[in-house]
Amino acid sequence: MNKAIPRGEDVFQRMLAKIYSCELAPGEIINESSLAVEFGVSRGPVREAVRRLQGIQLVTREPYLRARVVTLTPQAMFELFQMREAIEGYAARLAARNISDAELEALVRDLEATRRNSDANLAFDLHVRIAHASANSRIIDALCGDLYHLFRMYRRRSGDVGRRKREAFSEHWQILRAIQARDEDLAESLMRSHIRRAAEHLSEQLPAEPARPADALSA
Amino acid sequence: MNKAIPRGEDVFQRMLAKIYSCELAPGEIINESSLAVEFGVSRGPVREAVRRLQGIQLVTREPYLRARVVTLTPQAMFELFQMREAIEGYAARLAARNISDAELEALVRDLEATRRNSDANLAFDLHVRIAHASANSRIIDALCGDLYHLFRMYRRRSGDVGRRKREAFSEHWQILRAIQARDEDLAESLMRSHIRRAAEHLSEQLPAEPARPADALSA
DNA sequence: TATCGCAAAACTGTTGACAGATTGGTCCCT
DNA sequence: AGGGACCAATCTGTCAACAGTTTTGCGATA
Repeated sequence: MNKAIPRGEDVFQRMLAKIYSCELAPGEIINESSLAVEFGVSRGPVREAVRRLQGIQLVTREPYLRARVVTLTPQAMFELFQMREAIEGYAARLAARNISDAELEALVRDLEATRRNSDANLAFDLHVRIAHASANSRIIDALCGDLYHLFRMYRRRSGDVGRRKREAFSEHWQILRAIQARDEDLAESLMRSHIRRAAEHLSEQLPAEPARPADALSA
Repeated sequence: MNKAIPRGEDVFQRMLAKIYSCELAPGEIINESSLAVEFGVSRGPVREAVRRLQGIQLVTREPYLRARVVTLTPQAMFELFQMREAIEGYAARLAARNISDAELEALVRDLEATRRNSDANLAFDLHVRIAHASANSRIIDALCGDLYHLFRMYRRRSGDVGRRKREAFSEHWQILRAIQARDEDLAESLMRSHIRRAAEHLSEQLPAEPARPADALSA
């Protein structure tokens, strides 16, 4: 049977965790050798993990030069949210078109449950659920893979508490109603507004950029 | 100075060419060893190239199992064009918002030139140009990187000649006029229609699916 | 003859050593 | 003292061999 858990995969996951926990801080240089000894493996799997991280835009790298964890510039954040606006907006449109009644019912029920035990994870789950409801595997991969990882990094920076959370809940609810009404235009429009507002909120939350001298802006 | 041309990079480019030319056909199994001897390098660079190909969705792979060139199912094509509709539509919107007058003028001039020496490459170049005009590096990377590679594979399948080419030219022109008028909604709407029509045309062109038994549909 | 199990083959994953490139420091010259 | 060239340290890129896993084919048995 498959008793196989390739080390490269394991190293990849552990490096992801290190990046999320800021143990590998943004802008920090990645040293293959030191990571290899830290993980107790050879440089090969580390190398492979770094390539995959590069693939999902979490590290930047140029030949024969050091690899760095991606830096969270305000510009990069802005562009990320524009990308989400484009894709998630369309995902909401497709969800309104394709979602099954049963799935929709489950979605409404779960969102209702969120209000009671206000759990931030459940709140975000709606975005993942809508992505899946789009029934487009390429969109699902983009939103739940690459963009999801990056989004988690940005999200960590903001407190995301209090007033904004209530607003977000209300906006989520409106989006769901539009999907229920099978109103594609409205669903897309509301999702775009929702993401745009989240971006505005985030950029207000971190106005003072973590004082980092202009490095690695070449991307 | 940089006299460096990493072999992994070279192998990556050569494998891309092989895939475009169908020398590595869709669904074909990728053997690291045989490719290594063919390219006259070790398995390391080949391995790296395959990982990068996997990253841009041109090959599928599972641990300890063979890697295959991605298969072009009608479903995958449909989803790819939906993705393009979402992103390129938004890129057109951003282009209408951000493009400079000088850049716009150059775009009009180049499109005009396309009509005379009807060159298909120039025709497609408009999509790339609009992507760049969006001034969002994430969108540019997505459209000119991952999606662009896949799109080239699908495009190869269709003759893309005659009537459709004239239609496409007319649609390109309309999009440009909308951008000129700084009408974001219209530009996005026209771009979406344009891509949808291209998808319809393509699915008409290859109605008889290249008879391939259901393999590697797990993705 | 069909089926099950085992063993060899083929392939992917991993390792440690070696080669090429870049960075940083030092030393000499002006 | 300032600047430029050389040299060592360090890191990435590459290679050939080894280990683990999956597949395949052969042979024994019912």
